[in-house]
Parts: sequence; structure tokens; C-alpha cells
Amino acid sequence: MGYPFKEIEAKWQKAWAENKIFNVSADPKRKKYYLLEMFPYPSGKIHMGHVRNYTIGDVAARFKMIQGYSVLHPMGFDAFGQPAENAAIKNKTKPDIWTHKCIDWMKLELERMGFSYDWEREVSTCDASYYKWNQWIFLKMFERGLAYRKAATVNWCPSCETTLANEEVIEDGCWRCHAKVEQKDLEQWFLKITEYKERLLEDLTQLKDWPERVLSMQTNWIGKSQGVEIYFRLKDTETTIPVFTTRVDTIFGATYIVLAPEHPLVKNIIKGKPQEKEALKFIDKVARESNAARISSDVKKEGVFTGSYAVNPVNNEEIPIWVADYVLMEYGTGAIMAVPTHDQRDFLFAKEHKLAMRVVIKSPSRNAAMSPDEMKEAYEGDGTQINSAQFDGLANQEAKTKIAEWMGQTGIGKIKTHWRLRDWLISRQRYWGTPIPMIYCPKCGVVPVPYENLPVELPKDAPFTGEGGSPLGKVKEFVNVTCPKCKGPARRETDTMATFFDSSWYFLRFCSPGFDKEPFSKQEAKYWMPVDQYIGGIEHAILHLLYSRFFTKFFKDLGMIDFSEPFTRLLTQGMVLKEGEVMSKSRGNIVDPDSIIKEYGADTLRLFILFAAPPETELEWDDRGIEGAFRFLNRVWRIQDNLKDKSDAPLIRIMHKTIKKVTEDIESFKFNTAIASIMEFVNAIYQSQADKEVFSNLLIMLSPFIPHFAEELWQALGNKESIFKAEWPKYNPAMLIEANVTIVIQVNGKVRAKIEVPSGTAEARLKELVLADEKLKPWLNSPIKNFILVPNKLVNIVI
RNA sequence: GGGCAAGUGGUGGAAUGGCAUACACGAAGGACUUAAAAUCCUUUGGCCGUAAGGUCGUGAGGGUUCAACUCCCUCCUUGCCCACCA
Repeated sequence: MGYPFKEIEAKWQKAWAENKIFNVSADPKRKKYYLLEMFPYPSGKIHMGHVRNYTIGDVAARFKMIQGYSVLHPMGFDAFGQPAENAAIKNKTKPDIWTHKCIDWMKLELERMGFSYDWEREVSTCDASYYKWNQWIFLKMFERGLAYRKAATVNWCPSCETTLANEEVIEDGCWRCHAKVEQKDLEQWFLKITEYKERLLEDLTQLKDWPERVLSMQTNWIGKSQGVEIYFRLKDTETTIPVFTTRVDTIFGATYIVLAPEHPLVKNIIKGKPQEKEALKFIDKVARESNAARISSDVKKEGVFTGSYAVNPVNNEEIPIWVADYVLMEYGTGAIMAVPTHDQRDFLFAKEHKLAMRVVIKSPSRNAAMSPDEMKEAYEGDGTQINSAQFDGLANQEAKTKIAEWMGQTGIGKIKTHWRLRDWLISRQRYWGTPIPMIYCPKCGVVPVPYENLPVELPKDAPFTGEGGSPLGKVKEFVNVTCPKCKGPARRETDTMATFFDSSWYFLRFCSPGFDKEPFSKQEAKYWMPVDQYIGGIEHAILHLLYSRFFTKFFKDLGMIDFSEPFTRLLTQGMVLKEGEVMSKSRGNIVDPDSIIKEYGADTLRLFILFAAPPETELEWDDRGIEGAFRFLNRVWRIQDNLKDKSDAPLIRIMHKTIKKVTEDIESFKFNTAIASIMEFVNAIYQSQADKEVFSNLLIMLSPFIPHFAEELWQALGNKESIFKAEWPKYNPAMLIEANVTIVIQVNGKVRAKIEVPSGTAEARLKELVLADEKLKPWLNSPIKNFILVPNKLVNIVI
């Protein structure tokens, strides 16, 4: 029962496609708006997360469209990647066939939701016409030394049999299958994202319309930390041990040094010492432990004395050198100076091993410095320098600068900045990805494939079983090539690119999807870019967004674009939950969008999802909420049969208020409250009588949310053009001013009465009226101390 | 351990210094109906009260203010991200 959504939705989806109302081209006379949602991985079925993401985007796109913008709203598929390979093995087909089947099906589902995409711009990253440009970009990076090869210990997932980027290792497990990650040595291709670290960090300040959360995650990931590298000398030798510290103000409190167990110096300095045997045993033990185990044992910090001493360059003090598991070789110099009084980890370690301590910062909240014996924990706060020679008496923050300068001058140390960001490992020993366009020649070495030979096409029939090694290595015609330089026999690179490469620039490709001279047309990109609004999940807050920013800066350096940030505004939508848990196959709590569309229609699904929660927060799925949304649509549907010649004056006032509220709310992505105020408006129509004009405005306001429904009723009113060519209604500010206003009267902050007075009543007159109010009499039994007036709203009488 | 969010009726949520709980769901009652569905109308935070009305109430405690869900401090809980990062 209910309105005939099935026919209506099919009818308008067809009509919109035939009339190409969502197909746009660059039009310098109109203002552009580029709205982009993160394109999906074609798994075969859309889920509620997609529906939510794309519905939010569709509202914004259609809203801008009705406001007269030239709106670019494209869609495509992030089509390379492991799951297609796995699915192809399982279903005894080929990734190519499998993926295209999935794309066709998903496209159908997206069309059924009524999204306003310009399908003429569709791209799939697995098509040679797309990945050709991945290879082109790679070659450009190679020319500039940004793509390089190096032997490295890499994260290896034994289950997926491939290498993983640092970013893809989550708490010692593979990000996809959670299998325990192992370490393995391989020759790999890296992208030098670290070359852009300063710009990636600095430009975050330009991103005023990104969520705070995402900015701080990116900042943490880049991980800039400023400090000093101090050169300790190994006692009785000329060997220096550099250590990195951000707390150079505590240098006079350093009472020992700690090296990471993997530190290259360790084996040297224990040689022949009585502690050698014990130390070797310890190092071996740590080496066998996984990273996770090392981190989880955070309660107890283990370590051994090496038998050697270092000389503290600031005071020539000899201090013991230890090896401990809480120092990591990957960070800093793999060696630290330990200041147990002012660093909690050092404190615990020193207590455990009865090492010396010295206080060098006096807390401002105490008269005298603490003695190390009475300390229960390290003091990590600010204070005044003590026991610090010529720096005594300085505030420690000031001392930081002074000591660093002094060290620089004397050569004791050097101001240094450390970064957490590592270069990006993009080689994958997998089939379903972009072939890396490189050739290995026994004579010429590493030779890039010439531009005119692109694309290096992925062979259609690689024999892959999912077991070890790269499937491309088994295709002889692919591997065996002639060297472009010497024409001698050579071997092709058989690794493919990480799929994050594909998605790092697709937003540029959408500007000119068929362009065949370069990855994108500079002219088109100049018109459409940057993306005005980007929408997607928080799970991409670091990787995808960081890589896209990196690529954008690279294109700027190539002179292809003149902006440095790709996404002006970013919205990260919340997840869809059911019974408080994320919808997922493994939990078995999935609601299939298709079944909802069949039963209630796409408009009902859209309305529910937009109304149930604001876009950024989590959304709790509720079957009854769907029915509520459907009921509302039917309620609006019935209005058309009861239109009158003239609307009531109060209803027209409410309409103007509603227009204001809905316009502002949509602009700030508060779709739930925009819909709520439309519902109030509909309730008011039911209490009153509406004419065609009022109803038309109602439909336009509804159209971004429930497009088929609004279009149907719009044209049923006799309109020949699409509602999306109509004009967004404007409110008349004069209609918002009420003749009478209700004034809330408080006594000592508590509401005691309400009176209705003409809008703009003067204070003296209002006071008179208020004090005459009968209801207030019992409360005004003491002298009035103060009379506070908030115009047209409230008075508070203080007694 | 650090950072960032968030905590409001039976439920999703609204209000960002000025009437706490808009809008919706659910529930209860009524109208229509042979009946049901659908629809329409009414009520719906707790406690006291027949009622008028009073009183308490936005995770806990304190503070600022004429006035605090909103701002400040301390704490608790949950979620997300980072993490022996020197």
C-alpha cells in the first residue's frame, strides 16, 4: 500500500538519464561546484555505508544544482585489489571478468537509489585507459627521484603472501586478514613521500573545513618532533653515540644511556666484558619476540648492562650503557639518554635496576626540589633548572633553547627534527593491479618503459592460484622483453602497484575522463578543481587522504595544476550500526538496501537515513524508522488532492520560516533538522489550507532528499521542466517578523509566567506589563534587585 | 600512556549562554470500520497533587553568570585514532 513508488522511481531514473540532466561540461559563465564521494571498491553489492555516504552527497549535489551551480558529481570504481583475485580463485573465474560483473551490478544498484551522477564520466581503475596514467605518473616520479628501489626489510603477510605498507599493519596484524605480520627482506619500489613531509604538515593549516579529528590524525602520522641530537663518546675511544632527545633541558640529569637491542654498536661494546653472555642472551630473546609482544609487556621494562660507559659531553660524567627493549631502533637514533627523574619510562627502569637519579627541574609548586628517593613517579612538567651548571635558575622551556644553541656552538650536539612518516612502499607481489613500468636489463640496469610504450598491459591470462610469488612472473611473454636502451634481452618488473596509488588522483581524472594526452586536461582541471566537498568514511583519514594530498603537490610541482590541496571541505560520515554494532557480514546484522528499496522505495530509504542522525555521527538502523519515513511520504502525497485557491496567512509565515531554516541547515549539512522542520511545515499544512504555490515550495525543499517523489508531484502540478531546473525558494525577511511575541518571565532564573506583547515593546512599557501580571504576584514578595531584558524573548527579575 | 570526540525521555535525536526534550519512533486512549489495516485526533521525562499547581531533572562533583545541556576546573564512562616516539 501507499503511493506508487515503484513506477515513479523507475520512470524518473529513466527520464533523468535520457535528458542527461546530470551531465555537465565546463561552463566558465557559471559557478562550478565539484562534489565527490569516495568511490567504492566493487565488491558486488552496495551496503548501507555506501547508501549513507552517497545519499549525503546526493543531497548536497542536487541542492547546489537547484541553486544554479554547474555541479560535477561523478562516480567510478576503485577496481584493482586483492579481494577480486581471491574471489576469482574461489569462483574459478578471472579477476577481470569478476570485477566487471561486480561493477555492472553495483552500478545498477546505485542507479536504483536515484543518485545524480554524471555517468558519462565513469572510470574504473582496472581499465588500461586509466592505469596507463598510473604508469605515466610513476615514470614522472622516477625521473624526479621520487620513485626508487631499495632492499628493505618489509612487512610480509604470510596469509595474503604479499608485502604491506607500514600503514597497512595494524597492531602487528595484516589490515585485511589480521594474520600476524612477519619480517622479510626484498627489493621493493618506494615513493618518496617524505620529500613532501614539511608541505604535507604545513598545508594542514589551510584545511579550515576539515574535521579537527582528521587533521590531528594526519599531524600525528607525519609525526614531526623537534629536538637535539647529542653526541656521547664511548669511554676510552673516539666512537660517538648519537642520541635524540626532545628534552635537552634535562641533559644534566642523564644518568645512563640505553641502546636498542638491534643497535649496531651493541655487539662491539659487550665483547670481552663479563656481561657479554647475559647481554647476548637478552638480545637474542628480544629478537625472537614479535613487536606486539614487545609492546604488550609495557609493565616491565627489561634490559641488561653492557659493561661499557659513555661520557656525557656536558659535564664529562661517565655513565653506564644499558641495552633495553623499550628503546626502538626504528625511531630517532636507536639510542637514548635516560633521565629517570623526568621521564616515566626511565624512572621505572632505573628503580627496577637501582640506577642513579638526579633531579634537574624543580617543580614550581614546591619550595625545594624533591630528592630522587621520595619520588613516586617522574616529574615531566615544567619548572626551573637546577644542578645544570651555567643554566641553573632558567625556566626549563627557555633553557631548552639556550642549551640547544650552546650545544650547536660547541659541537656537543645539533638541533634536529625527527619525523615519523616513512617512505611509501608500493610494490605488491600480486596480479590484479597496475604493472610497474620498469625493465631490468643485465647491461643497462633498471630501465623505465618509454612513454610511447604505455600502457604496460596486464596479461589477461596469468596463471594464479593464490600461492606464493608474483603470478606475472609466470607469464613468459610478459616477462621476457627487449631492453629499450640496448635492445638486448631483458626482464620486466613483475610486481604491481598498491591500489592506494590508483585512488590518489582519480578526482583529477574525473575532470576529463577520456583525455588521452596526459592523466588529465590542465584546462578542465583548472575549471573543476579543487573538489569543493569530499565525503567519505573516517577509515581513510590517514592513508588515502595523505596520499591524495601528496600526489596533488606532485602535480603542482610538475606545473600541471596551480593549487596544492585537492579537497577544500571534507565530511566524514558516521557508520551505520544495528543493535549498537557496526553492520558486518561476520556479525550477521546486515540490512540489505535492495530489500528496503523493493519494499518501500529508494526515497523512503534516503529520507530515513538522512533523518535518523546528523551525517557525521553514527546511525542506528531502525526498521520502524523506515516505516515512519514511508508514512511521512504518504502524508505529503495526500496534500495534492486537497489544494485550495489560497493559503492561510499564518501558513505563509511558517513557509518563510521553513525556507530559511531548511536552506541554512542544508548548507551546513544538518539534514536531520532540515527534514524535521519540513515535517513541522507539513503538520502546519494539515492544520490549515495550502495552495499550489505553498505546495510547490514544499516540493522544491524536499527534492534534494527525495528526488523521484518531488519530481513526480512537481510535474503532476503541470510543470513541464524538471524540478531540478526550478529555482530554490527565497524567504522574505519581512515575513519572519511576528506582530506579537511571547515573553518568558523568570524570577531568579525560574520560569514563572509568559505574556504576549507586541513585537519591539519598549523596556519601560514591558516592565509595567510584567509587574502587573497576576501570576507573578506570589513570587514578587521581596524587593526587586535587578531587571534583565532579552529583547523579544525573556525577562529575568532578580529579587 | 597521549590526542580527539561523545554522554540529554522508553528509543533515534533537538536546543551552543535565555522556555530542556523540537521532529520522529514507540506506547496509551479516542474517532472511522461488521472487523482489521490504513488514516485522523488527543496524551506521553520523574515525583507530589482530584486539579490548579509545585518540585526535581541533560554522566558525577565543584565554579563563573541575573541565567548553564551549552563556558571553566576535577573526575567517571564509552567510542575512535596514535602509541615503549626518547
